[in-house]
Amino acid sequence: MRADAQRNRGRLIEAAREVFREQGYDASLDEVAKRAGVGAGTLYRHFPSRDVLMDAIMQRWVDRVNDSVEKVLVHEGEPRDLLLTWFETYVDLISMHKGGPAKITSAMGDEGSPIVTKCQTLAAATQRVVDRLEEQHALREHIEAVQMCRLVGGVASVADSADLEPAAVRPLLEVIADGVLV
Amino acid sequence: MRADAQRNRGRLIEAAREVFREQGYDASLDEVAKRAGVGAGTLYRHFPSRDVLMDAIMQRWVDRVNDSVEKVLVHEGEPRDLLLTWFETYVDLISMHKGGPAKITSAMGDEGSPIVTKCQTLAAATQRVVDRLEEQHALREHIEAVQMCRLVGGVASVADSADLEPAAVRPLLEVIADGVLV
DNA sequence: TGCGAAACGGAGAGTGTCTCCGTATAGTCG
DNA sequence: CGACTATACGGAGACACTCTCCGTTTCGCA
Repeated sequence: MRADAQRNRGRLIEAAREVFREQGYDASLDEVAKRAGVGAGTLYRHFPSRDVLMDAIMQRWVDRVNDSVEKVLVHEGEPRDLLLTWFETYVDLISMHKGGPAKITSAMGDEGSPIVTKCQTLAAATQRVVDRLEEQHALREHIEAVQMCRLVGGVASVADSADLEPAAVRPLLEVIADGVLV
Repeated sequence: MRADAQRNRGRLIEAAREVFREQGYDASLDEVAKRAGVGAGTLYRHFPSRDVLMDAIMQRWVDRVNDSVEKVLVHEGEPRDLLLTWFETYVDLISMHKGGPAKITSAMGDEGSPIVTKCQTLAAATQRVVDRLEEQHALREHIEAVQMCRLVGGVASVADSADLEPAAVRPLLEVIADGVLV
């Protein structure tokens, strides 16, 4: 890639991070281009769709996910605490932008989605928590990581679009935890 | 209301039903006006926002909700069956249009929402199921109807946006049921 | 039948998406 | 170093959608 292209790509990602943080997932892409100091054409050449841009933004986020699950797993304690801690972390992770929870959760399990690799990261992290719980024989039968992602993702979507307080989210996560634990 | 206004209002609601069914909640309102054979101004005079139009469409749906809960409640049987039947019915009811589950669930508990009365209908129906379960001492403590609506609504949102099969939804509902039942 | 209030409709302003193509420039080669 | 070409840029503009404004039409009462 030519040096100027590389530079503009970087600027666009930075600008998009800013704009999406401020205005949510639906922010205007022209605004992103303007903020980056490039033309709209340049934006669309680098990122043919909003999702592809989203995917690029989230590269850094992948590391956050992996760090987070690592931290959660070192914690010794009751399975229920472990699970709830992971659920709360999970909700935080996918709620970075308004509209994020729905976006990420709906892409879960969709091979064709541009953010499929991100979802896989999240699913893999959840799988590690599931593995730990299974070692402890704490999980009911037939519970899969992807199902837990969908359940918690559903709660996060609702919390996101209804502007729910964390205090209102916690009991919902507890219900899910009680539903998957023996 | 003048006769022509009444007539146009009816036409708009019919057209909106059609268009929303075909194209989901995000369909163009100009298309609705065109389909109804009226100008855009007429549409916006009757229904200042998409949500108000949605609300009008859903008048008929309220009856469906009440009929449905009635049917579910006459069924004798295990609490878990009753609850799961209601959950599946609930998902069906709010999944009439693409985007419906998210719309309805996010409006749940928001006083200012134009579809607040619809949400209340749904919450009241769920409350009746909760009451029945409490009579049977089948519910855990501190479980409220609105929480169940959010949980099931979350699942429905995910199922809607990820195009999940009913067979994939069922186990998610089972987790929630197991999480709220003693 | 005549009139005023009520309702209509569609042009157009505002906003966002995405494309096209003339222009500019990075990087290479003689 | 200067010329050349593939690569990239940028922004005007086509298209789509939302919503408003206001001149025109129609209803329904007296």
